[in-house]
Amino acid sequence: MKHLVTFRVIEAIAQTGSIRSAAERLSQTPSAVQRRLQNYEEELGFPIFERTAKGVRLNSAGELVIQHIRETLADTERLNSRIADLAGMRRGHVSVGCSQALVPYFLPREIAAYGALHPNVTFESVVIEHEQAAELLESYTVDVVLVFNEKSVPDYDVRLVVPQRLMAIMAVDHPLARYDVLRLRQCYAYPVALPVRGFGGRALLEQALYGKTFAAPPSMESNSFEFLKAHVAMTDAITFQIEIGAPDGTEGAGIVSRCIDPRDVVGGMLYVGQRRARTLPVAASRFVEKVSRTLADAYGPAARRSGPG
Amino acid sequence: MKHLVTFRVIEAIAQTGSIRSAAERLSQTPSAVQRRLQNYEEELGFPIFERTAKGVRLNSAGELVIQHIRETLADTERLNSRIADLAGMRRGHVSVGCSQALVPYFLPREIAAYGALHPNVTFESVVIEHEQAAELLESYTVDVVLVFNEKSVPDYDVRLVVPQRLMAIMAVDHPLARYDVLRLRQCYAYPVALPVRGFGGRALLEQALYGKTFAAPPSMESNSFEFLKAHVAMTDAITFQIEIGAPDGTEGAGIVSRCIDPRDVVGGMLYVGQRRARTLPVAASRFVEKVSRTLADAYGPAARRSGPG
DNA sequence: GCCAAGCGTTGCATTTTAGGCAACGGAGCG
DNA sequence: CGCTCCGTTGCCTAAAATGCAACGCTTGGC
Repeated sequence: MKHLVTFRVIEAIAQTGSIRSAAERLSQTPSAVQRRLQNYEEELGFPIFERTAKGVRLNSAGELVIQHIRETLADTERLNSRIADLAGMRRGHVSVGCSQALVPYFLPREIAAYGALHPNVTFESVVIEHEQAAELLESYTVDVVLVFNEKSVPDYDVRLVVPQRLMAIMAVDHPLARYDVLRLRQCYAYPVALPVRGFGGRALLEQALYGKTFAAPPSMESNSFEFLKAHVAMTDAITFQIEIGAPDGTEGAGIVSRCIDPRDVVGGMLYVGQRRARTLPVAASRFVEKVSRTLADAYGPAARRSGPG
Repeated sequence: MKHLVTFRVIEAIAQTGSIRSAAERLSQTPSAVQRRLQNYEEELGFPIFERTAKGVRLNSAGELVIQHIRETLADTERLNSRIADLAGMRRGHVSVGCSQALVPYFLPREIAAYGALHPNVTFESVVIEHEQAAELLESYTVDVVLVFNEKSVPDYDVRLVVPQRLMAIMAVDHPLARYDVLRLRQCYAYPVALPVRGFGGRALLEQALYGKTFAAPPSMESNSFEFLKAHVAMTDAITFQIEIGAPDGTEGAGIVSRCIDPRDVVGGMLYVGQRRARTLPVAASRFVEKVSRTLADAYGPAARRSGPG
């Protein structure tokens, strides 16, 4: 969109923190970028960046401007999306921020299903921690978040909440694999391999183990769930994951998952959320609806909201 | 703002209904306007006007676009206003839609008081009927409405409601002028001069007179309250007005106003309102706050809401 | 204390874009 | 049938945007 180039330029400057690097990102010369900024500041009547030796930084007026720019860009995308929808083209782009647990099974499945119906919709997924969710929504970096959160109240518009139990994951020939439900104490008879702090299941587990006599330090820590799965497949160690991220037996990697007795762990919640007071582009909105339906069917809604189109 | 010229052009086309007249309003040639439109449609990928023999008309995509354009223009104004506010300049423009009764005394007084504090704020006032209020707010034609409404529930965001009694207006030497409170029956002993239907007081009165034996057709009707005032000053006729529009004795035009007994008329309500889900520019928002304070002090709030900034 | 590196900024030449002018083709109307 | 008003387009000129090269400045390392 031609009339938005200045906005795109200013956003690039704000993000990179310097005119030259913004120019590089935009494949332009510094002078072109600098002039766009200068012209805009002149029109506005105020400078929006303060110039430092190392680059530029938004001043308080600039904070207002960048917010307006992001709103405008998002609104424009929404307009395009609605018009495409009107013409039956079902186009658009959806940017999803999600917890790590959604990555291996759930999200790719959902996206694949949606993409099969609407091939012209493009996707982008970034793994985030739940503390970042509100911020990324606020800055329009992502349209939707799907995050696991063990306790706090989200600071964004929650469209769906579903409960999540904790699962133990182990090799298919593991002695505990013959039980359907496991007590935590049983698991801790074996070495445990845990995700690092920040991963969804970890916080649940620490909460549950607080004060338990059988609690022991993990024999293995990793920030890669792929690695943990491979590890437990080859040893008698046990790792944990919330149910949506646990292997469902369809992958044949020699591992199985078993539910932890609800008496041992209070489950956390999986949140589907979007920016407060934002009307999503059609593609994103439909995607959220589809995901919400899947989640509600699978886990039963703890709370639900029917938002505006 | 340079990057909004296309939007302004499109809005002009939409309003005038033809490219040539839009061009004339914008002091440009038809070809320039036509090219802007064409380029925008090309960028968008869809035509937004259907071409007819007499001009152009928005199609359904165009309806979405024009809505987006109006939102964007309003948002831009809000941004400018906030930045001016940040710089302590307190600039801006406020467009007020109000009922006729507000015109002679209340609104000019409020605007004058506000303008004395903030000389760089410009104003625009249009007299409207309450049925138009929601529509004018919706299309961003006015920022604020101050309307009298005898019954229905407003279809916009109400920031303040105050009750309004009905007043009788007569010459200062009228026989009834010696009473402080009048019964309707007393007034109808004299000829009555009424505003036309649509004016605030008229509907109240008709409601009150329904089924009354002393009801008589008005001896005079006019859509000019100025005329009615002059008329009653020179005859023994009586006219009516809600209290905010009634002369308060400061103007010395030989007329006085007396309250109608509340047993005879159910009072209507004066509404202060703005567009749903809109954050007003700073100047408009402050003006609304000031007006609301004045109204609440004068008539006591029937209901009140403290809106966001 | 100086010098190299990186920053924002500016004069100048070039390219790209927008605008005015005049003319064309088509639809409605008497 | 002809007149009028509409949107549209080719052509030319004016204006805006961009790239290039160079300037002045601050910072950080030697």
